[in-house]
Amino acid sequence: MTDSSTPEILEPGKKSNFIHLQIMEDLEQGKNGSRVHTRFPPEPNGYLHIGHAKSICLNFGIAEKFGGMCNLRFDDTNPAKEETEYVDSIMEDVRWLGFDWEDRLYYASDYFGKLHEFAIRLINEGKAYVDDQDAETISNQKGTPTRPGLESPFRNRPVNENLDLFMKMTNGHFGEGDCVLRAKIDMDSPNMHMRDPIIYRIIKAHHHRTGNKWCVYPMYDFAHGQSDFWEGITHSICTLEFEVHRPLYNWFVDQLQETGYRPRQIEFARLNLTYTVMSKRKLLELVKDKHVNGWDDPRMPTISGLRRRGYTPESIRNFSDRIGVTKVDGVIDVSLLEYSVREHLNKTAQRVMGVVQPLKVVLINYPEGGDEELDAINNPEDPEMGTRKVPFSREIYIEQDDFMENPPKKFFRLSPGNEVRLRYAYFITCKNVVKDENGVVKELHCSYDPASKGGNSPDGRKVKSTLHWVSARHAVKSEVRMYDRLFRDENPDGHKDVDFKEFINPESLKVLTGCYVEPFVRTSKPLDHFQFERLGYFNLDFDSTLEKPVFNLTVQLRDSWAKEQNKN
RNA sequence: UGACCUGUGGUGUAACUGGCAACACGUCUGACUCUGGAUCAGAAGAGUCCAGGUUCGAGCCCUGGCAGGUCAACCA
Repeated sequence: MTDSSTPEILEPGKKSNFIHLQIMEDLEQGKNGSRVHTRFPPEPNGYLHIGHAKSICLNFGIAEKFGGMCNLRFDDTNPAKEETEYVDSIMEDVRWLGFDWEDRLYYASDYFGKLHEFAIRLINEGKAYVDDQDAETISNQKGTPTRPGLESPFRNRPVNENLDLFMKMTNGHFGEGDCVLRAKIDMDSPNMHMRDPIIYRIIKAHHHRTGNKWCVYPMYDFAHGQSDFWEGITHSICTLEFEVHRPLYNWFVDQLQETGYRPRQIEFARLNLTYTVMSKRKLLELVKDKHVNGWDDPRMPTISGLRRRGYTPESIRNFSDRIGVTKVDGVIDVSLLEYSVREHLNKTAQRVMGVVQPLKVVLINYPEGGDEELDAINNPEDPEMGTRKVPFSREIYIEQDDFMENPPKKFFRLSPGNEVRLRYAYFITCKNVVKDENGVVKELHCSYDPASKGGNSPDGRKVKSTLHWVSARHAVKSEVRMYDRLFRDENPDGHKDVDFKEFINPESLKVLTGCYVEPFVRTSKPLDHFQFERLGYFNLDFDSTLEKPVFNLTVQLRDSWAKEQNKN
């Protein structure tokens, strides 16, 4: 690797991080034949979340950047927790994000045979032994981080006896918990993970791939480095909490092969986002206790949740680039994620008019029973998306928020006597406010200026505000699900002694059923993105029916008027 | 009171082998606008955890502190 090739490796526009720099160093030194091979290794025990997306983008991104490869490997060494359902969803999510592992799909369970042979080799070399003690005893003997451990009475068992016992473990002769296989390393090590770690335990459960073939299963530490080694991984990237495992990772690889090729473990900080939780355990809890409607609830930080919410793969990848990769444990502001979708959807989303909280407006001087079609721009950011026709008639709906009977100073929208524009349509003036017996505004009677058709008056008259609207007779009645953050606290699991569920936002979902959207949406299919003008980005949910579309709020448009209001 | 890791505007990331702390989000102005969106122009906001030291010069190097995180599942 010469210096002159560096600029090609570092794509312009894409930030470099400390891992890229380390890889470049390895390349320059010719390590591992100057190859780059990474892997994304999820355990199939839950759905992927935005934190995994960071790891996916990192690992596949590195392969792309350095002309290497990235494997998908399921770390399925614990049959008690893993299921095929999760395997399928993980593959779907990685693909949806836009990454391709090609023919390199692996499972740690592919290596159960080799791992078992390796364990036997270690026993033969006097580097592993069967321990008959129970979990609690072993744990106590391990000592504490500040106190050295005690050697097991079984530590110096003869090789033959260990071999015999391990075979009996393997053959199902023992029950769960009767004994374990341990690596013989160093009970005095200041690193807890080096104090004769357990490498095989007995689990009599059905494995999603190997069925009942095995009743002993390797531990993470005994499987991960070896799997990396056998796949030819050069850079094994994982999160910070595995930092202290690294010496053990290296120890096993050293036992496999003394010299030559070595995978290298590099750790980075996992993603934390404000106003959400990220641990699988907590997400599972939210699902099981029905605080949300499943793993793909649009309020969940899961990939499937974000997808259903209306996030795009591009926006998640851009977000991932923007947040960078370091070893600093921090919390990213969700507003950065929201910015990323807005940025993408602003450029790509079909505009449409939809009224979420309708207020009826009757245009008193518009011909009764008449209607017409007006031209509307599909996306002002992208002229190639063209125009569409929007039906207009005497009775329309506008947004309740767009009318105030007694407006404050800077309220530019509709109020008695005030003239505003209906987008792509006409100027209208509010003439009369019709109320019900309780004094609640029921409908507005307005006049329209026929000369202002299309949205401009020939006399050059200006109005301060443009409202979205939808023709009552032509509108598609819809359900709109308005989402807010799932938690009221910025850091829900950052409080000692307070359960994160205490901070759940009771108003994180508001279902609005009497919404009206222009007929254009009839042609759409689930996951299609729209901008409801002046409101935000929405996408069609799977729950939609032909009679009743259902939209999810992805994210609102920035709203400086609302912000102004909140100040007061 | 052990090992390992981390400390740069409100948040996240930069700063080549030491050379005036940069960028993005957010915040705040203003311009423009048939989305109070987008866009454009601009502003405020850190002297880099602390204390010493080396140096003409330190966020980068050295010493000593302080703070936070991880590790004591037969989880990954």
